[in-house]
Amino acid sequence: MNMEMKEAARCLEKLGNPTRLSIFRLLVRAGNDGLPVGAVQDNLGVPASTLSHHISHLVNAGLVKQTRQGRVLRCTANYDMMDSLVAFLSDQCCLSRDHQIEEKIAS
Amino acid sequence: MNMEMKEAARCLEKLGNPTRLSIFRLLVRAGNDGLPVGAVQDNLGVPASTLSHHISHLVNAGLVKQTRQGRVLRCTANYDMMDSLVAFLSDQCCLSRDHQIEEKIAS
DNA sequence: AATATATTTCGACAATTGTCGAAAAATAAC
DNA sequence: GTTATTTTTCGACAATTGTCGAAATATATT
Repeated sequence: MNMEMKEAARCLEKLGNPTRLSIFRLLVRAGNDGLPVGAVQDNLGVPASTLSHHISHLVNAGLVKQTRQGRVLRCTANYDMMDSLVAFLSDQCCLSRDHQIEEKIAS
Repeated sequence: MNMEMKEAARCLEKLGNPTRLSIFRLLVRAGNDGLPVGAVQDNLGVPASTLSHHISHLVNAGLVKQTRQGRVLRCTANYDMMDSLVAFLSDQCCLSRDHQIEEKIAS
């Protein structure tokens, strides 16, 4: 499940838009059941077409999943993908633990 | 040091470009001394003007710092900023620890 | 001061992104 | 099968982004 640069960059790019970050954060907080598109719309006040557009970006990047339930489309955050992303950032783009320990000792 | 949405989105956006993510990752790995712009150029093979452009994005977002040393401009990753970003993602955009424990128990 | 090195700024351009209303599609309810 | 609800697709547009060579700037060396 090791995420590599390109995929990480794609996820970061998608989360790097304030509207999309809000959407994703909302879905994460909504828990495993997620939320219908309409509920997201009510929460964030983004016009339907704009919202749909942003959600499809998140879905394409694998950060959000959608399942239809009647006429409602339920969106859920893909926690695994997010965990991989955070792991990538921690492993590849932060001080290694060894370094951090050296820092702490030095200070 | 609590990072809020807008700042997080700005950092994510900047890291969400493959070239910039490579630059940042390289600087992180270079450690506290960082690298001169020219060394980054040699490592990544990005044309000077393009590289300069991307680095300035990273600097603007506070992810990279620059100090002049003679005719060399030394770039260093801002570890604190990156730590704040990862903390933001973990706190606001991942399953809470409580949730994770529930998940583990359930499985 | 003339020359070399390191990096940025400028300028131009194609490509991508974000925005949103109107229309369409998919499903449900009557 | 008509009507209502939910969400997407379409189309258009302005704004932003990424790219890179050429010229400019900043510093060092001679």
